[in-house]
Formats: sequence, C-alpha cells, structure tokens
Amino acid sequence: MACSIARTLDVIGEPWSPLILRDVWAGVRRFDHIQADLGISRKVLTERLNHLVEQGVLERLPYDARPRYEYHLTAKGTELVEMLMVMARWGDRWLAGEAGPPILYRHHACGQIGHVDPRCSHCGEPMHAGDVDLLPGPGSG
Amino acid sequence: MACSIARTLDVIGEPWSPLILRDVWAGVRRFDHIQADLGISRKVLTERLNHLVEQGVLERLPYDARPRYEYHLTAKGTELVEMLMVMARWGDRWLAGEAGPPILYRHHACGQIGHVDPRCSHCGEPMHAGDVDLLPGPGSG
DNA sequence: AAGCGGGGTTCCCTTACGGAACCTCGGGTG
DNA sequence: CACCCGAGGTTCCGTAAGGGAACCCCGCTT
Repeated sequence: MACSIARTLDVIGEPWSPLILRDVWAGVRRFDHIQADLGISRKVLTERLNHLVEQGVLERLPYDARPRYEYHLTAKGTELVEMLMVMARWGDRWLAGEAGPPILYRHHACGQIGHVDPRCSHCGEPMHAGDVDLLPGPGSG
Repeated sequence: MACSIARTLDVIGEPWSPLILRDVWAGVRRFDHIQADLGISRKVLTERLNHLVEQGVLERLPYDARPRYEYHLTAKGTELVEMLMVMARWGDRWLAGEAGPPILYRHHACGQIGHVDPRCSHCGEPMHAGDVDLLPGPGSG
C-alpha cells in the first residue's frame, strides 16, 4: 500500500512490538527481562524480536563470552521512539485520570518537565491534525 | 499497566485501527468506503468502529433521513492524528525509498510542505529519543 | 411490489496467540 | 569429571481472533 502509515505498521504494528521498543528504550534489553516485564509468551517475543532486527529497528549484541545477547535501538529504531513519546503524551492527556502521568519526561536542553509538541519543520509553528492539507507526493504512484 | 503507551495501545493498538483513523482523517468516513479502501473484513471493521466510538475517538453521525452514518473524529481522536503524522514521517524517511513520500503535508500557517518535528513544550528545542530522562510521575502507582 | 444500496450479522475455516514443557550451549561447583 | 545452572530460545497443543462469503434489515425509489 502506498501509505507511509501502513508501511510503518508493517514494521511495528504487530501486537506487543511498540511495548518491546518501549522496554528497550527504557533499558530493559534482555530476552528474559522483556518477557517478564511484559508477560508476553516466549514464542511471540522471539518472533517480534527477530522481525524488529530484520527490519533494522533493533540490533542484537552479545554482552558476554557466552551466547548472551542484548537488544539495542538502531538509529532507525531510535527515531521510532518519537512515535512512542507522542503516544505517551496522548495517553497522559486522555487516559491517565486523576493520578496523573505515570512517567515524566525531563528535557536535557532545558532541564524541565515537558512533553512532545509537534511543530512544522519549515516554520516552527504548531502542526496538528487540522493544520495541514494532504497532497499527493512523488511516491503516490 | 501504569504506562500511557500501553493505555494508548488499548485504544488504537488493535490491527487496522490506525488505518481506520487515517481513512477517517483523510475523509473516508463511511462503512462501505472504509471497507473497500482497506480490504478489511466487515466483521472486524464493525468491531473496530464500535470500539473506537466507545473509547470516544470517533463519533457516529447520521448523514441522511435513512439510517446512514458517517464516522467523524472527536477532539480526542483528532489529537491522535498527531501520532499518525509522526508515523507517516518515519515511514517517509525510512521506508519510502527512491519514489519519495506518497503524501505531502502542506502546513496552513506557512503554506509550505513540511513534516512534524517534535519539540519540547517547555523550551521549544528539539525533543528526540535521546533528549529526555524518564522519571516516575504521580501516576506511577 | 420489487429492487436497491448502506450498514451491518452470522457462519465456517484458518491463522495467530498463550502456556507450559523441552532443548542447547557454555560456565561454574564438588 | 559429573553435575547443575541459567539465558535464550523451540516445540506442541488448545483456545481466541481474523478473513470470506453469504445473509439480513430497513427505508427509499420506480
């Protein structure tokens, strides 16, 4: 399908994949740790990790002389985390309830608690759903 | 799970749901049109639409004296589109290949083609995966 | 009265998931 | 040397979710 959203979903749209990325981002990088943290079945975790490695989102790195491995974000995977931050922001706003957000994000540049705010790469003004027109691009073929 | 990403996935994490939202955002709002556009089974489309309406992401509005309905984004759903734009941006960068992006986004405020650029709500500087520390928040349970 | 078209339901079949057990490969321990 | 351990999977089976096609309902239109 000539749609970048659909293509992105082919990479990380399967059940559990975003949560696996979140774990790796948060420092939970080993098979058993991810499995215990998420409560996912080992079979599905194997499938998801293999797929994410094949897609170049994660890389599998040994951390011991024995055959022991950790999963790390590649550059491609690191950019996916922006999507996770937007998801987290939406969940904080609409689903967190009285308790407030479970995680806070402290921005290195300013040292303050903030959240992601989508802006136009061209002019820097806010870029929300109603702020754009969709036009066919070169790959619309 | 005390995780806003997981909570968000409970709302739009099922297969097809993001693509349904994309269709509605792009103006494909009716059952048969969405079904034809995505090639999804009617049964699953019914389930997904009902779930999205229950979650307050879509609303079901009559458009005729006969029992005919359109699905529209609520405010809650409209904010989810920011996530879709980030997904599209990632797909454009990493998966579009030679052909280039299938869709271009023209920003109303500046009239130019742009893409979403996540910035810190506090200081306005870029806010990417490596630019934040994660801290437990009030809802960390 | 017959037909149509939107918006679903129902049925059946196949695929995917969860759970638990099993396997493997190095490295310690007695 | 024999044994056990623990990380990282793989295999097997039963249940749950998805796809396809057919069917249904209801309010027009002719």
